[in-house]
Amino acid sequence: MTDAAESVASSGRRRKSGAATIYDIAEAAGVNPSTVSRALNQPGRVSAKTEARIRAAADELHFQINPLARALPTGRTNTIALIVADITNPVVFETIRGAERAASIAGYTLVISESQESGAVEANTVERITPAVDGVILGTTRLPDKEIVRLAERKPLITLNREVKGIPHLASDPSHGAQQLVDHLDELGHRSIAFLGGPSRSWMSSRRWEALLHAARSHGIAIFEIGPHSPTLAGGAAAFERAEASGATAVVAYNDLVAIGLIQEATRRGLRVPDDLSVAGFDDIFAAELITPPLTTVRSDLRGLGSDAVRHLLRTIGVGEPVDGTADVTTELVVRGSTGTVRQN
Amino acid sequence: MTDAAESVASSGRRRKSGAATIYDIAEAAGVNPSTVSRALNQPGRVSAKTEARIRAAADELHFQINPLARALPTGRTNTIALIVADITNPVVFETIRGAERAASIAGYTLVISESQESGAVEANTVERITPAVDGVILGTTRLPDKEIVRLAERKPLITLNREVKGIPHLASDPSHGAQQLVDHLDELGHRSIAFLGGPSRSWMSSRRWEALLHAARSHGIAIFEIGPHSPTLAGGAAAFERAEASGATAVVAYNDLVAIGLIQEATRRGLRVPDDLSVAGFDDIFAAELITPPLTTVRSDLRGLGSDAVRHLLRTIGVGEPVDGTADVTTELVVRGSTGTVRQN
DNA sequence: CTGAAAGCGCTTACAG
DNA sequence: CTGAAAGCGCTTACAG
Repeated sequence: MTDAAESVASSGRRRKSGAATIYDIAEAAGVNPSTVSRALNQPGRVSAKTEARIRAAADELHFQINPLARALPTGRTNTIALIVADITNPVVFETIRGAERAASIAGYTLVISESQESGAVEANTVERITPAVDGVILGTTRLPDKEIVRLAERKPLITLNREVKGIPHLASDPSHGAQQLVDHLDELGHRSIAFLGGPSRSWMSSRRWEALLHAARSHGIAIFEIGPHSPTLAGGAAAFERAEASGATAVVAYNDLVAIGLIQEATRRGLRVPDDLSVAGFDDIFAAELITPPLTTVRSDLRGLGSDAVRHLLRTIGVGEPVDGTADVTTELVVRGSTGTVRQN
Repeated sequence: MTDAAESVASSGRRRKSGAATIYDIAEAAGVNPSTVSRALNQPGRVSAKTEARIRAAADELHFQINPLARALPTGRTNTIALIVADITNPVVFETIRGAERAASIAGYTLVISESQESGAVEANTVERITPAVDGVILGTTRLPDKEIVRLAERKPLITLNREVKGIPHLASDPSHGAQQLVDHLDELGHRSIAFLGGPSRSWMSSRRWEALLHAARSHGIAIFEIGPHSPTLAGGAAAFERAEASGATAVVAYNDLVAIGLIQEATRRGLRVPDDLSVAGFDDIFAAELITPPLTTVRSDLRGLGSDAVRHLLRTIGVGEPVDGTADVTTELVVRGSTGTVRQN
C-alpha cells in the first residue's frame, strides 16, 4: 500500500502527480534523459547493455510515459476521434466497436463523441476535439459540406455513409444483400415489391433503393418506392395504409425500425405477417430477432466499417501500409420469419 | 479556400500544424505572450482595452488553444474517461449519454473505452488512458478490488454499480421501482412471485432481490429466488421449467433480456403471457416495448447515473460545488402488457 | 553509442 | 496592469 509512497521517497524529483519521469529513470540508470527516451522508443538505437539497465529502472519506478508531454514535440497524440449523432442508434455501436478494436490494436485511443442536437453543437464538439487528435471519423454527421472540407484541411478526416467531394469516405454497399433479398423473395413467389423509403434526402436510402431496383429488374419483378418516411417505428406505422393499398405482396423498409413499425401496425389491423404480407428491413438491429415474427433483414458489416475507417485514417497518418483508396463494406441477407410464400387467393 | 493558407502566409511563425499560437497573437496585438494567456483565460486580469485587442487578434487568426500544451504545465487535461465492458449493452448507453452531456456542459471531453475481453485487457486500457485524463469512471468493470484501489491512488475515480471499500461509487437503487412492481402485482391478485436471479455473484442481482423481498413482505406475498442465470435470452429460456414448476403466477427476472428469453420459451411451450403467467423485468431496454407482449419492467435513471458520476468526479477535481457524498439514482415501474390479472382456475 | 541543448505551446509565480 | 523567465515532460537534430 505504501508502494507508491516509497518510490516517491526514493527519488527526489517529483511534482504534483506522483508519476515517475524519464529524468527519474536517467538518474537511476546513470544516463542522460535523452538516452532514456531513445532506449524506450527506438529499440536498437542504444547499446543493448544500457537499454537493459534503463528498462530495468523504468520497470522499477513503474514508469508510464506521459502521452501529453510526448504529444507536444511530436504533434502526435495517438488518439483519433469518432463523432456520431446518436450513440443509442443500433447501427452506430457496431461501428464504434470495430473502430475501438482497430484503434486499440494499433495502440491508439478512440475518443467517441455524441453530437445529438443541432449541427451547431456538432461543429462545436468537433472544433474542441480536433486539436487533440491525430484524425477524425465523421460517423453520422449533420455538418454542411463546406464545413467538412474546412475540417479536412486541418486534420486527416474520413466520413462514413456520406459523400463529400474530395473527402475520403467509406460506406456499406447494399447491393449484395439487396440481391440476396430479392432472390429470396422471388423464390417465395413474390412478383411485386414496395420499398418504404427513408428520410427525403437520405443518401443511404437512395443507395438501398438503387440496389433493390437493380436486383428486382434482374428477376423481372415489379418494384416501386413509397415515401419518404421518418426512420422510426412511427414512420413504419404511418406507411401501412399506402403499402397495403399498393397491392405489393412484399414490402422492404428503409431500415429495421420502419419495418417493425409496419409489422406492428399491420398486426394491429388484423393482417398476419408473413402469411398476408412479407416484410423485410435493413440493418439487423438487436430487436430484429426479438419481435414476432422475427425480422428478415439485410445486415451490414458495420464492425468492418468502423475498423476500416480507423485503418484508413492511420494509414494516411503514416501508420501501417500506404493508402490504397477506400473500399465499401459488404452486406448480407439474414432470413428470419417475417418473409414467406405468397398467399394463394 | 486559400483562407488557411493566407493566414499562414501573413504571420511568419508557424510550424508543422498550421494552427496559430499565442505567440502569433502576441505579435499581432503587440503584447507579451503571457499577457495573451491571461487575457484569454482570466477575464478581468488584464485591462479591458488590451483584452479587446487580444481577443480581436485571436479571432482574426482563428486561434484555438492547444489543449495538450495547456495540459502540460497545469496537469489538467479537461478530459475524463468512462470505461465500460460492452458498448452494445443497452443498459450502458444511456449512462454514456448522461455522462457525455454532463461532461460537455462543463467543457470536458469524455473518452469512452470498451474493454470487452478479459480484465487484463481492461487493465491495459485503463493503464494507457489514465495518464491522459483528469479522472475515470469505471462503468462496468471486471478489475479486482485491489487494482481499483491502486488506480484510485493516482487519479480521481468513481465506480458504477460496484462497491469497493473506500472508493466513491454510484448505483441505481431498485427499491422504489421494486415496490411499485410488487404493488402492481398485488393489485392484479398475485400471491406468489418467483425471482429469476442473475449471475451468481452479481451485486446488482442481490440488490434487486433484496428490494423485491422487502416489498413482497410488505404485502404478505410469497417470494423466492431461482437461479443463478446468465443475464441473456438463453438464461431466461433455461429458467422456464423451474419457473413453471414453482407454481408462481408471476415471475420477475433479473433483467429484461432474461425476461424476454423466458417469455419466448413460455410461448414456445404453449403458455400465454400474461394470461397464464405474468412476467416482468428490469432495465427497460429498447426491445422491451417491441416484443409481444410488450414487457412490464423497472426502469433506472441511467442517464442520471452517468451525469451524476461526471459531476461527482468534476467536483472532486475542484470543478463545481464541493463534494457532498454520492446519492444513488432512482428507479420507476413501466407497466406494459406482460403482466395481468391472475387466472382463475 | 550517448550527451547537451533547444524546442513543442502553454501557464504562472516573480518583479516592477 | 504587464513583461521576462522558468518550467511542464518529452523528442530530436547536432556534436563528439
